[in-house]
Amino acid sequence: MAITLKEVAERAGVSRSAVSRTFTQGASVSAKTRKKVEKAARDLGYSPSLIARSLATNRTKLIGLIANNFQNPVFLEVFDLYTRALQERNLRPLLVNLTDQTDPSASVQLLKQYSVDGVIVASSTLPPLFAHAFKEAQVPVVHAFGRFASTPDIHIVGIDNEHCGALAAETLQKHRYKRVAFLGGPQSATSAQDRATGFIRRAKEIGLEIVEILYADAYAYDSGQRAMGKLLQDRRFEAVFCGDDLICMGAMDAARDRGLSIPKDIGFIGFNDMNMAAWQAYSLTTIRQPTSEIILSSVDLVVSMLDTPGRAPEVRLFPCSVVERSTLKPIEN
Amino acid sequence: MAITLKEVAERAGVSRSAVSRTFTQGASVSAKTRKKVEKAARDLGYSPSLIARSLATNRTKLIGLIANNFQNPVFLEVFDLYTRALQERNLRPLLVNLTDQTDPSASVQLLKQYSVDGVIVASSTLPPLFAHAFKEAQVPVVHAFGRFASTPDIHIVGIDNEHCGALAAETLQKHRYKRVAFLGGPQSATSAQDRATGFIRRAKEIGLEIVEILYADAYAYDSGQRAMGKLLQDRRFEAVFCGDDLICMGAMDAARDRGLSIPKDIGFIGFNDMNMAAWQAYSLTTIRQPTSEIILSSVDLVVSMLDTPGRAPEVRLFPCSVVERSTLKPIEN
DNA sequence: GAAATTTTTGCAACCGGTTGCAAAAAACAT
DNA sequence: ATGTTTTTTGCAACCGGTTGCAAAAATTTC
Repeated sequence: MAITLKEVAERAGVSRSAVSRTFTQGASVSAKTRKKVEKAARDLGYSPSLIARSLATNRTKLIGLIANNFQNPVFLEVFDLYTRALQERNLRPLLVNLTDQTDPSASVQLLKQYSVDGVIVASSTLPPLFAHAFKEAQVPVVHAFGRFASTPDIHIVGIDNEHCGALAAETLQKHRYKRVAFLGGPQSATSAQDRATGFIRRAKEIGLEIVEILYADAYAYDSGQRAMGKLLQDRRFEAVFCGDDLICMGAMDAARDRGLSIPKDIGFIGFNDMNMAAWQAYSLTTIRQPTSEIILSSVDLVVSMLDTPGRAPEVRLFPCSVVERSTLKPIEN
Repeated sequence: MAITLKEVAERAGVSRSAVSRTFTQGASVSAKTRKKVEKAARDLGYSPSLIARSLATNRTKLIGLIANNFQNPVFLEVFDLYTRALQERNLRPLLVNLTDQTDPSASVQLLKQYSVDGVIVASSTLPPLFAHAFKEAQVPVVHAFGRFASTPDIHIVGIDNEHCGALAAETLQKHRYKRVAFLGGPQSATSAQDRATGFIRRAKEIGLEIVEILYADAYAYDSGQRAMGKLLQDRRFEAVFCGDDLICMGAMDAARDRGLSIPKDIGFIGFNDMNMAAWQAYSLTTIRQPTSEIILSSVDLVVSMLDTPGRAPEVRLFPCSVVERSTLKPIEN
C-alpha cells in the first residue's frame, strides 16, 4: 500500500539503514547519499511510518490529555492551548474524555496500551490519586490545575487556590461588603474545597461575615443557576463569591430573573476570567487564573520528563489577580 | 520495561501465538489455554501493545479529528460527542488544531504518518478541497458539517444550509417583521454562503425586505459584536438573522449596549441552538442544528468505511427546526 | 476402536522501521 | 605513497505483536 523504507532504499540504490538515517535527527549520513535518498523519497511520496518508528524507539510522541469537564467552555480554551503547545513541540494529544467513569486504572490501562510518552491530567476536580496511578505505572505525568501539596509526589502545575479564595474575601471587603455568601464548585473537587478554605479563613480575619456556604453540583451554568435559586430563598447577603465564572453566570441570571439588579442589589465575583467573563451581558469581576501559563508550563514539564524520567516532583504555582469589571458595587472614596 | 507477549507465553507454558490469539477477537483458542494465558497475563499485569499490533495489522484505531474553530463553545459540545462516540466504538480521536495553517497537505502528511484509520473533518468553514486531500491519499474521510453537494465525491454529513436560511426568513415573516438584516458568518465559509443564499431567495419570494447584508469575520462573539456595531450606525431594520448563535450573542450585546431592548426594539434569530442559547441572559430564538445526530452519523459512516473502503460517497442531511424563545416579538393573533 | 473430520497449536515469516557493530571509504598526517 | 584517524555504510538483530500453514490433538462418525 504505502511506500516503505525498503522501496526508497532500492530506488536510491542504498541500504535501508541509509534511508532510515536520513530521516532521523542527528544520524550520520554523507551529503551525497542524503541527497539521493531525499530525491527517491520525494519521487515516491514516502513518509516514514511513525508506528514502526515507535515500535523500534519506544517513543510515540503521543501525550495523553485527560479531561473530565466538557460542559465548561473554559476547557475549549484549554484544549486550544494544549493542542497548539504540543503541536509546536512535534507532539500530539490523545484526548481522553473521562465522563463519569471514575476508575483510574481503566485510563491507565488504555494509555499504556497506546504507549503514550507522557500524560497531562488537566482537571481541578480529579483527586490526586488519579495522577498517581500513572506515576505508579512509570508514565511521566503532570497534574495541571491540580491541588498544591507542600511535599508533592507528582508534578503539579496550578495556582494556590487557598490564596485565591483569600483574595476574593479581600476584594469583597475592599468594595465595602459586610455580609456575603460563598457559592463553590462541586464539593468533591479539591479546587472548590481550597478556595472555600482560603475564603473563609481570610473572611474571618478581616471581619467579613459569611452567611451562606453552598456548593454547586458541577462547574456548570445550570448548577450555578440552581444553587443560586436556593440561596435566594432567604437572602441575607449583599454579594456572592462564586468558585467559577460559569457558575457565576448561572447565578447572576438566576438573580436577575428574580428582578435583582447587578451590582446595585447584589454583587458577584467569579473565578477564572474565562473569555466569556468579559462579555457585555456579564462583565464579570473575577479572579484571573493564568490558564495559558499553566498550560505552557505543564507541557514544558512533561516534555522535560521525557528526557529526565527521574526528575524530582515539582510544584509550579502561578499568581492570580483580580480583574475588576462591573459586578461589584463601585468603591466610593 | 513493560511486559511482553513472550514473557506471558513463557509463564503460561504456551507459544506466543497462543497468547496473541487469546487477545484477538475471533481467534481459535481452547478454553483451557485461554484460561492459562489469562491467568499468566493477570499475574504479570500484561496488556498488549497497540503499537505493535498496529504495525502487524495495519490498523491503528486512531481517527483523525480536524477542527479549526476553538473560539466557539459549540465545539466543546462537538468534541464531547465525538470523543464519547469514538470511545464507545473502541476508537480514539487524534485531534488536529488547524489554527490558521490552511495547507491541507501538511495535515494529510501528518495523519498519514500516524496511519490513522480514518479522518473526520469537523468544520463548516473549511473548503471541500480539504477533505478531498484525504480521499486522494486513500484515507477514509467524512466531512461533517460540510457543504451539501448533489453529486458528492466524498461523504458529507450535515444540514441543508440553504433550506435553513429559508426557514429563518419564514420565521421572521411569521413574526410580522418587514425589514430585516442578515449578519452571517465569515464569507469564506460555505455554510455562511449557503445560509445567505437560502435566506435571500426565500425572503424575496415571501416579500421580506432585506436592507443589510454583512458578514462577520469569524464565528465568534467579538466578530458579531463588531459587525453589529457597524449595522447599528444606520438602523433601518427591525430584526436580524445571525448565521450563528455566538455571533448573535455578540450582536445582541452590541444592541443592548446602545440601549436597545430585545425584542421590543429589535429582534434576533440565531443559528445552531448551542447550549448557551438557552441561557436566561439571551434566551435566543434560533434554528436548531442537530449536532448530536450529525456527529453520531459521521462516526458511523467513518466506521463503516473501515470495513468497506470502496463505499460510494454519500450525503446525509438532517432536518433543522426553529426553537422559539424570546428574542423575536411575540406573534399577535 | 479405527478412520475421517474438526479444532487447536506452534513454527516461522512478516509488519516498517532503528541501531550496535565492524568493514569500507574518505580525510588527514607525515 | 603509506599509515593513521575519522566518517560513512551495510549487515543483521531487534522492537512486540499477527497470521498462513502444516502438524498435533481432540472430536465425531461408523
